Amino acid sequence: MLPDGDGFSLIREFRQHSDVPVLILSACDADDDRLLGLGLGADDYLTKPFLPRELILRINNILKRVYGSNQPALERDSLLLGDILIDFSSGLIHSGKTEKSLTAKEFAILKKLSENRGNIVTADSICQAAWEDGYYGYENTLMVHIRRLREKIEKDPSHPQYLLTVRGMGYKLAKDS
Amino acid sequence: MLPDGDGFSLIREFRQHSDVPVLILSACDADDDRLLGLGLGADDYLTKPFLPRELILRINNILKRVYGSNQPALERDSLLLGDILIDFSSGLIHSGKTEKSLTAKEFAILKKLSENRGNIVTADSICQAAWEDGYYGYENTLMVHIRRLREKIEKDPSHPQYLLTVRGMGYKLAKDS
DNA sequence: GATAAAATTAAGGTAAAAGTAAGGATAGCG
DNA sequence: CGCTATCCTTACTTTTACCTTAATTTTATC
Repeated sequence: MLPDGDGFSLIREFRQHSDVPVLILSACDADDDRLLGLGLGADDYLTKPFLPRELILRINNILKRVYGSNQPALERDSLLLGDILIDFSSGLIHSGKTEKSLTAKEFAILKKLSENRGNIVTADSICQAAWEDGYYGYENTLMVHIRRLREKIEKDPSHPQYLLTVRGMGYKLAKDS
Repeated sequence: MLPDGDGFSLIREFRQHSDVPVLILSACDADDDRLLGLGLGADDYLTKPFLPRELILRINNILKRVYGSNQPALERDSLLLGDILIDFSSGLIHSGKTEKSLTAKEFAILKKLSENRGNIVTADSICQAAWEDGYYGYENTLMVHIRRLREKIEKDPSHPQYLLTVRGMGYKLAKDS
């Protein structure tokens, strides 16, 4: 029903040259048409009326299959502080050309702060996140880890601009400026 | 509506371990069910009644996509570390003129790391990939295999430059430099 | 200026991983 | 059916990187 020919011959010809995925969106849901379309190598066949969301999902599924790499986005799992980038999936801190790595505790603490960036996080709740078991009596240890973190992410660890202390409450990660 | 649970949680769990294609054949064609199924990573969703021929066609299309000929199989299925090349399709390690081979467990472990190159992979998830059955209690064994792998792919196995340990978390394959 | 909170430092302890060797399983072959 | 070689697992000791402790100094707030 296209103005200059029918869709089926279009696909047939197209398929001879290309493997690019094809999804047919048709007004006819006659069984024969559907079978023909799929038989010619279309990846999917949807008939009107259809749910917009279903169309999106079907497209996504086809693309995932064709171009692979259905890896959960790693980009999102990172933290940008000024010109240094912390990548949690690799556990690395990139600043310019140099790379430092995070230890397990540093990782857990920074992750927790990162998840609540801009907000105060009490020492208690940081400990809770970093020490599964009885998270008390680690306040002092936490301080030492904070210091180490600052040495890794701050220009001047003694005058931090990102990992800030909130006296009497805990710490917080400065919101991006 | 399965005797021992619902199909959706089955798929959800299945998708965490496997990329094998899934086609849902359901009695319900409620829109919500269809969307949920596709959203969880099913490749297609057919409702009864359906034409047997359509089922066949849809299966064929999926299979073509997944296992089809448009795979640049070799490129994707190999790993280059410095000047040594690991070819997963043959299970061989080429370095210069010498060739070593990977054992089954070494293969599985290295594959898993290779698929997540640059990212930390927990010991648990490596075990999960290498030992289908109850993947607990293999941490020690895993270490021994890691050692063997290092002897095969590292210049100085005791000071690895590719297969790195992330203390307290797992291992990772260094990104190419 | 007093006081409590946090920073700083260095040393030591400790659990995680490395390393090694020997025993068991398994598959291939005669 | 047994033999052999290869691979996997277990068990144990050693090493090391990270974490913790503890004691002193600095800083912020009242």
